[in-house]
Amino acid sequence: MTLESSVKISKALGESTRLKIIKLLSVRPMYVCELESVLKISQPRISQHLRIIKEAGLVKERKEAQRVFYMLQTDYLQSHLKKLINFLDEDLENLPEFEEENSRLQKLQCDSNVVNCKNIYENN
Amino acid sequence: MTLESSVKISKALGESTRLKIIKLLSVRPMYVCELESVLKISQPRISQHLRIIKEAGLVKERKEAQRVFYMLQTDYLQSHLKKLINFLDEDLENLPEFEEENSRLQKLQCDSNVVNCKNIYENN
DNA sequence: TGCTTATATAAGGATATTATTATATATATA
DNA sequence: TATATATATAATAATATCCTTATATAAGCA
Repeated sequence: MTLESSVKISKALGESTRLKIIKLLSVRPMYVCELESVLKISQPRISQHLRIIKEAGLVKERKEAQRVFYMLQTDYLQSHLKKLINFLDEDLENLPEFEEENSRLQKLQCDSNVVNCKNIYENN
Repeated sequence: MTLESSVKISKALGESTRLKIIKLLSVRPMYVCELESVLKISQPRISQHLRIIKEAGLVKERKEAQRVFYMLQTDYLQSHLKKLINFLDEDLENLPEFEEENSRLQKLQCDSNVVNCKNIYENN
């Protein structure tokens, strides 16, 4: 799980229309026009949100004649959420994307008693 | 878990600087100046992101002299993520915020064979 | 073939978000 | 008390997001 992909997925979940689309697709896969009819919002708006959800990897599509069938990748989403829970417990050393932050944090710990933030900052 | 609060938390997670702050605070609570020193980004930028994270309920603060100590509400965040996993499995009927969507979806199911999306839309 | 349906995409404006710079506030300290 | 430190907030500019309207594409259907 990269930071970037995690941000993308959280962004996909962090908008109410998209969260509704995702929940509806968890009930069953749907055509765009079905989402349109259930949500009562415009078709381009749905297509645009679906694109963001798709780019986050949360749905797969299947073209059926002129319709497009959208399927939520439930397992992928749920496993991502579980990874996010573990991410919070993970040692910083085990997260390559935090290499620099970790070394600065280590150094900061060594400067034992944090008396003065100004000094912390200047020394690091 | 309301939709709104869920969106707020996902939004808080859906930005790379904030996700980094949250991860760092999972290691241990920190002062703003420590975050500044570890992340090497400007103080106002950190304070502004902390405000968003705080408004999502993910951190608590404690003022200590002129410094402010930020503590991640790890249990709250993790329990939210677990609720989000369950949310995907939840029956639509049990989600008050999907009352209208659910009734439209029910009606749509009854119109048995989905031959024509145009008709679906006009009938609902 | 012409019309309808289903969806995607582009263009536009409105609003929101992010980052920077500047300033305010509060506390500590010399 | 004057100065330094720690943080928050305001103002601004740059960018991104979201929604609407309009258009393009592609597949049915009369």
